[in-house]
Amino acid sequence: MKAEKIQQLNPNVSVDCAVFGFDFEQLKVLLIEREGNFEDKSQRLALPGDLIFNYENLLSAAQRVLEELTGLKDIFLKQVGAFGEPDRISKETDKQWLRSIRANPDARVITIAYYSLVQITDYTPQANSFATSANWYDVREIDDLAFDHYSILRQALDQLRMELQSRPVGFNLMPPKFTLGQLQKMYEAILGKSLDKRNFRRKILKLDILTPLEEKQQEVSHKPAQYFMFNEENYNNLRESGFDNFGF
Amino acid sequence: MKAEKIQQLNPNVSVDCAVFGFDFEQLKVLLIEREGNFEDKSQRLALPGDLIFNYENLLSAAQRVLEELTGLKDIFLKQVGAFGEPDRISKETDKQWLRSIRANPDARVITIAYYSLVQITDYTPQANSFATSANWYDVREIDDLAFDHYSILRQALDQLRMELQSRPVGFNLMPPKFTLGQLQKMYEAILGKSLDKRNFRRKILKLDILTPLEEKQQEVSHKPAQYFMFNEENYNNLRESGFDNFGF
DNA sequence: TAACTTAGTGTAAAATTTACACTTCCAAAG
DNA sequence: CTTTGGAAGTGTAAATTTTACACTAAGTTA
Repeated sequence: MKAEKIQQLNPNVSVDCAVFGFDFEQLKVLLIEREGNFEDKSQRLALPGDLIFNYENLLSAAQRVLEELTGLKDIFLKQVGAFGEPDRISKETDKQWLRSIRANPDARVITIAYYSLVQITDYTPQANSFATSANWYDVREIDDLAFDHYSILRQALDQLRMELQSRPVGFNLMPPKFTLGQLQKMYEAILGKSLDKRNFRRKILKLDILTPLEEKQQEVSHKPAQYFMFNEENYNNLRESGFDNFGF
Repeated sequence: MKAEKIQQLNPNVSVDCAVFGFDFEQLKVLLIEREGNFEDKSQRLALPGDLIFNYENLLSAAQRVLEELTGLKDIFLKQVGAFGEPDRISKETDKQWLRSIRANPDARVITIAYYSLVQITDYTPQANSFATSANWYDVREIDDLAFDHYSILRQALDQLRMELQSRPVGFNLMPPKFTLGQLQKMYEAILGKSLDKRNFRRKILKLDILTPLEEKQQEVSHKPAQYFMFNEENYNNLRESGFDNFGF
């Protein structure tokens, strides 16, 4: 019976996380570095990820693995999808590295990718386990990664851009209070294009999902900007009424 | 080493397909029926799906399984995502059924779901393998399914609705030539709401992705409608220029 | 006090969306 | 052959949204 044969060789299942952060300038992604002989730096870098445990659900696994490797915990993660090409572990350096840490390094691995958005200042990555470093990298400067992680990263980014059009997910990247200029920069960083300041402000304010604070910026060498905070209640009302055009 | 223990109990990986079809009236989904003692009909019905082979990529597996169970081949499938709750096979009837066909019926199964759109008239489902029937069911009439397939179906439908806003995927559901009325009904069936005829026509025609044919409907007991065909070339040009508002 | 930097503001034109009702053409029924 | 039923097909005005565009204000630093 064919199921027998399948059973013998069940694939490993892993999770990988593309955690995006924003530093008011550029969109960043959290990557780990691994020990080993890699030709170029890009092959040393990977999305944090590892095998799941039995009886562990996928999302929990992603959260656990993310914490184990980078110290980031209690992060909201959203699934991007499954990546299961039989030859997705084809680079010789990746195979070598797996031999150094896995009991069954030649097993096929199907991975489920997740992405997340965090306020970069809220989290200081702490490398652990097989990660020798965990740091934020400018997304624009990444042109390859270990395994098929570059392709996963691109797809996560595509999904992030899509989501940003239909709900203001980007507020996860912002601190509790922020200026409209900072918010606009975040949209520009994610969408990869520049926006008109006046049009941006008109539209985001019209949505009525921002509460202006009395407070202003201090100690900036230019006109201080007003702070705003995200108004979750108004946002929920807006969504419940079916509105979904948050695009810029 | 923990990887050892994981290796012993690697999960099975399966694929499930939510194939949508349209009969000019309602949105349909292709379901299989299975042999067994099920309390109610809904538990007898399932999305076509089965375990993947080793070294088979996920998409090919989905296409193979879909053909094996329903006879539908060469179908374009798009991934919805992975469903991997440890208890996703919790219904007693599902467990019993698995015991009748699987070598390792108690193994955890993680499934990767795909969805597709087809012209219902192009395919006549032919049940095979463990499927005792394969038929089209009105999506609105489905309120539960075997395993977690109802939840998968809902998510596939959500994704279909999302996609329909940003590209005219729905043309896959239409025959080569169709009337604007039929097209509108398709949008209404997928989106689950009615649309204004004049506004629908204005917008879809303005996109310039439809080529009018000389031919008209025949033998209909009302004013015959003009036929149109999808203009793929114009559509590609439009997309290349960055346009993506195909929403209604 | 001059220079630099970002904040903050309004308007007009164009494009898109929305709401809305009647005539036309065909087949089927009588 | 006339009537009836049913979908096809068509235009306009109002409201809303999008787009393009440039100067003044308020701080810090040199």
